[in-house]
Amino acid sequence: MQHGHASDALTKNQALVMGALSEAGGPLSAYTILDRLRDDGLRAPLQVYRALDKLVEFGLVHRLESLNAFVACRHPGCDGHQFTAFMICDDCGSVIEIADNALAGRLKGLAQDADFVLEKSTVELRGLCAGCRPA
Amino acid sequence: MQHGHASDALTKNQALVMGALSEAGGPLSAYTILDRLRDDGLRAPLQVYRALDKLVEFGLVHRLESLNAFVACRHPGCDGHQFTAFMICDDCGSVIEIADNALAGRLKGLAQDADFVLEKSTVELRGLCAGCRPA
DNA sequence: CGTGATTGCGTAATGATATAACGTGTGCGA
DNA sequence: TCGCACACGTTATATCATTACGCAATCACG
Repeated sequence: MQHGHASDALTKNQALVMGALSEAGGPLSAYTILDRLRDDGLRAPLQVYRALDKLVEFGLVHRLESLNAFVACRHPGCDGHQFTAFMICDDCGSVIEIADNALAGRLKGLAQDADFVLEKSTVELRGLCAGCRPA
Repeated sequence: MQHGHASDALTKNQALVMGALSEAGGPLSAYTILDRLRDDGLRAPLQVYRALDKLVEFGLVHRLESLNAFVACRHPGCDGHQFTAFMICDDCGSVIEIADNALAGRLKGLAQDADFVLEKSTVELRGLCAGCRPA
């Protein structure tokens, strides 16, 4: 565990939280993560929140604002992490992660038009996924 | 107070909450709204949340997911209420509401490509507004 | 070396956001 | 008049997130 520049070496708690999210394959709340890691020694919410903060910073995890939940990134290491969009199925809860240049470009354009320095975007689409849409 | 089809007649609590948001001119949390309406007879969070639910339904108020707050709509009555985007200044907290057809179109296109039935979108851009950006 | 800065960790307490569950009243239409 | 839909009021509780404190390991650098 060296200088910890990014994701090259996670701490124990970070690795535990990352593991829980990867295994879940979908969004989890911080408290659900905590419950799943009780046997691994985690006891307090703060341990989970601290790990999540770092994982988000490293680009390994996304926060879903409209769900108050966290999900493992499907494209770790790629650019545009901060302009990722999500489709969230209101029926089954599945989350599809989308990296779209046209969308990112439009967001940047809107910001520029408004003389707004864009740091990060939250784009979350709610509806029904292909598997859940009525015939 | 008749059939209450939409915004044509707000109930007392709805009007109080709407008034508080309009007067604020910016985002307020549900609990802040409650505090400001104590003298008007509101006592419990649920009274505020119920009013907010209806106001959002009527298209008079937006929920800002990344802030856990609510803001009066600047374009009440217009279409595309559910595809509105927001720029939120991390410095001064100001919120700019944006209705952009190109953006809405791209979101709808992405949904269509994924066979996703899009009901609502959350688009919130974080950064620094024109007044707060460094020279 | 050694000392100060940084970072992660553990714990307890608290704060902030949101909903569940229950009962009341009122207007309206069958 | 009865039943339904809806808004309301109250209490309690659930859920999400942070503050505050202290300890230990690591690392840069004199």
